[in-house]
Amino acid sequence: MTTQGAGRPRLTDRKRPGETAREEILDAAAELFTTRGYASTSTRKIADAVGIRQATLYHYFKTKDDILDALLSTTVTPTLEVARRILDSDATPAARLHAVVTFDGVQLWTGRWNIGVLYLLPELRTERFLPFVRARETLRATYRELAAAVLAELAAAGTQHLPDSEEDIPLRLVETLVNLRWDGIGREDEPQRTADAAIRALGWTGDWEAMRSQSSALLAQKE
Amino acid sequence: MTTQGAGRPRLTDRKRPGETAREEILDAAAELFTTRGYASTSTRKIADAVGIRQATLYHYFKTKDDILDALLSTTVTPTLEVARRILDSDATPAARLHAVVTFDGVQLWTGRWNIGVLYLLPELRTERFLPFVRARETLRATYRELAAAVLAELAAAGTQHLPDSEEDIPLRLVETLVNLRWDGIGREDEPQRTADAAIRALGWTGDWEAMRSQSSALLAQKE
DNA sequence: ATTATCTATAGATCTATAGATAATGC
DNA sequence: ATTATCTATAGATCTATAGATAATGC
Repeated sequence: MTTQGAGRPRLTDRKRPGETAREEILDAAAELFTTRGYASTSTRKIADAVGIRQATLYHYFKTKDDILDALLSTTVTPTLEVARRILDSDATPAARLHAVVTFDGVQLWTGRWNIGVLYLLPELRTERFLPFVRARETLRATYRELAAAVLAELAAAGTQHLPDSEEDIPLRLVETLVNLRWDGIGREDEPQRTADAAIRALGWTGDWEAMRSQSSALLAQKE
Repeated sequence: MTTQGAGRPRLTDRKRPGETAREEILDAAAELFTTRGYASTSTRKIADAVGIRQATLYHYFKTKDDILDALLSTTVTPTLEVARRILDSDATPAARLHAVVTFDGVQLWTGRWNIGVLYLLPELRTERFLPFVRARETLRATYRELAAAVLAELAAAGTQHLPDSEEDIPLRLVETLVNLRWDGIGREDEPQRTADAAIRALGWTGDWEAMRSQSSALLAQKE
């Protein structure tokens, strides 16, 4: 019996990471949604995994959809913030793109659960998730902007002339970290190598070492 | 009331494409699984979409999982066959890879439903779907083999030296056609452009026109 | 006789709400 | 008084099976 703070004590000891009950619930839900499926995971199974009664979930989330939404939002928001900061920096186009891909990739690759598999859920088509889908669209637009700058630089140098239809390649490559992780393959440095591949796929050539170190400098900035 | 062949007549007219009841069921299931979700789609909803009674489904499929499996298998098998045929041809490495990517991509891109979203389903983790997952692994290995040949050629020419960890890039790019389609973006020639991008991402440079025409020649072969 | 359909149903869920209870904190 | 938990439950599902029925085909 664990007693901490106000409220009736739980019947079971805590068994999930997380400072608060809300965090415990999100961790359990993330595990079950990604490994058993969203629709197949009942609120009872989430509660069991946390060690609370099914009805108690509803003290923290109004509906099951709200749990999913909270989970999804934690993944896009940090990347959007980092991308905004990097867009304000004065690094080269390639280094900026490389930095964003790396950051986003690390999130997807090292997060406790493979949250990215939830992006293709048909449930996201409902109005409930419109804000999240919009945020993803913003992320896509940001990636395109970063890629366009790289392509413009290459065109100016006369190196390569790719159509802007290729601006989506970097985001597409990042997204596949989800697939690799699902398949249980890939190495620790997959996000960094994916960032390299994203730049290379745009036809960029140049001083890789300099570009990579500029990229990590961008990510090292705390703020 | 439609009467065709033996058996008690249906209560409703046919409303699905497909020569046989089995095909009608698969089409309805594909639509519902991809737009509403696998677990959220009840056998009753599939039956309603076909215009038959829920129990009648079980005359054609032993379980709901069997419907999903039939759907998944129709997508991997054709690509595996084409890939095997192309591996036996004497085209250049780049043209071979380009052809397989294009074929696989066209399947994913122009299929009546976006079946590829089902590849990340947690349900596939169960033993029931092991044969399908194995077939996907074979496809991945084939892609890697094709990519390795391109990389070896580039290394021999001294053009580029990418590690074999990059052999997965082409399949990764194809897979993202599923994501593009989910987001409702992309153009008609997306598979072809994806094939170009796959080759380019490996660092290949050369006569693009010649390579592309060799690739389409490979796909034009009926057999 | 064979086939494709139908009706009916058992048994097992599942989400969300109402309201009671056992702590802490003021 | 406030909070976090609990118990209990309504009403709505859902899958798969058993067995009847209405056609065709031999």
